[in-house]
Amino acid sequence: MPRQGLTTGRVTAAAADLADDVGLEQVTLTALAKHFEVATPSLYTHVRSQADVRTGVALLALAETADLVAAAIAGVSGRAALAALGGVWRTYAVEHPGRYAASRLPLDAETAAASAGRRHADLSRAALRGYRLSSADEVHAVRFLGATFHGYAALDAAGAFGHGAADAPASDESWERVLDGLDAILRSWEAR
Amino acid sequence: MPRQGLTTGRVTAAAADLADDVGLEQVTLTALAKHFEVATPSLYTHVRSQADVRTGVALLALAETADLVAAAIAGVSGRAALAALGGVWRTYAVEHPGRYAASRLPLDAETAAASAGRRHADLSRAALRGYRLSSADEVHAVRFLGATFHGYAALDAAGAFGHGAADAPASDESWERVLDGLDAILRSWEAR
DNA sequence: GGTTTTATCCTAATGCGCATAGGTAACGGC
DNA sequence: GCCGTTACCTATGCGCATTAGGATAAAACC
Repeated sequence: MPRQGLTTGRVTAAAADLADDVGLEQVTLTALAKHFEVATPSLYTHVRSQADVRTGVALLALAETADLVAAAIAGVSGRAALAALGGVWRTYAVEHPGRYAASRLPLDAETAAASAGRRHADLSRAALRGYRLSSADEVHAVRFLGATFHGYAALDAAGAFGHGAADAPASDESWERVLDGLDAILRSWEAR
Repeated sequence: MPRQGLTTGRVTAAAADLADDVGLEQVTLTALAKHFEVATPSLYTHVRSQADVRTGVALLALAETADLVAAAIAGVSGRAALAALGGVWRTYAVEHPGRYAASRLPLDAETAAASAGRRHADLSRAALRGYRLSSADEVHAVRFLGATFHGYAALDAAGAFGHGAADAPASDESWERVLDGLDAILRSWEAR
């Protein structure tokens, strides 16, 4: 029987697509093997373990989002830059829920060092450049934005904004208010 | 052989403790059964499934945190109320990581309706009472705070704040700045 | 206090998924 | 066309969730 031409990259990519389809938890080696019409143990030539696959998806997601952020924040500053940065995450979490979930997994120190995590930190700082913050404030601001954007995406994904009254304002409306608020804070920090 | 006197509540409580110890993912029915010195299938008299146990831990965590929030925000307002509300979540996420993780699980509509989720929404609004916001702004503010507090707890737990330079400011410092920022925003909304 | 009822806990068994070990044959270099 | 490499195979074992059906401890009743 002919070989399938599997590679680590193809397996990881398929795992990412599957995660977006059925959820990260449901990404099993068995399902991946079925997708490639291959016996389950055959995958072990290309990946070390199930956890290894998940880590691979996480690294893929971090790299993809870093590219998206880089493109989104190019040429904009201030509130527009915040909207661009936050919009990437909010959109990505909706369109690629499995990849997004993977990107939130804790990575061990060396994996994190080899990931696009550092690039994300740099990009976030770049997005804030227009506010002319002190370098200490920049760190606080990056954490603030990261917390708010990721928290928002998580709550939205968990449906926490839909549990309330039927006449509650739409999530989009709150999102704009959040961006307004963050922009106001950072502008006030600029003046210090 | 004597019976163990298991109940749904005792199983759920043990699951919560175990989750805090070894992580929510590692809470298996087998491990719980071992803890009670009982055969695994015996648990099915008290819980419907593994997912049911997790949901039970989530409901427990939501109820516990609602009590903590109620106690923390009693008699305070403004920035102090924000610190109280956020502090509950940040502390809880560190001291009870398994329960906290469970509290972030998506719940189906009827389970959510029976949970302390509604109480949390009411408590959050109560914490904001001092800002005298319009009712629409109150919803936006609750979402803003929820996103930021939970995002912060998640990033902190994932170690995202420790990956950077060794001389980076401590997380506590950023936390105070976040509270300052949120307080400033809400005070500005008050004036509208 | 003995009998009936209830339901807690048991053993047995199935199925799925991860993972390791060791064999076989397809491919790439020469 | 031969040879070495390795992608993929079958066989196997383990852990966990879950179902089915039986035994007995405990409670309920007279």
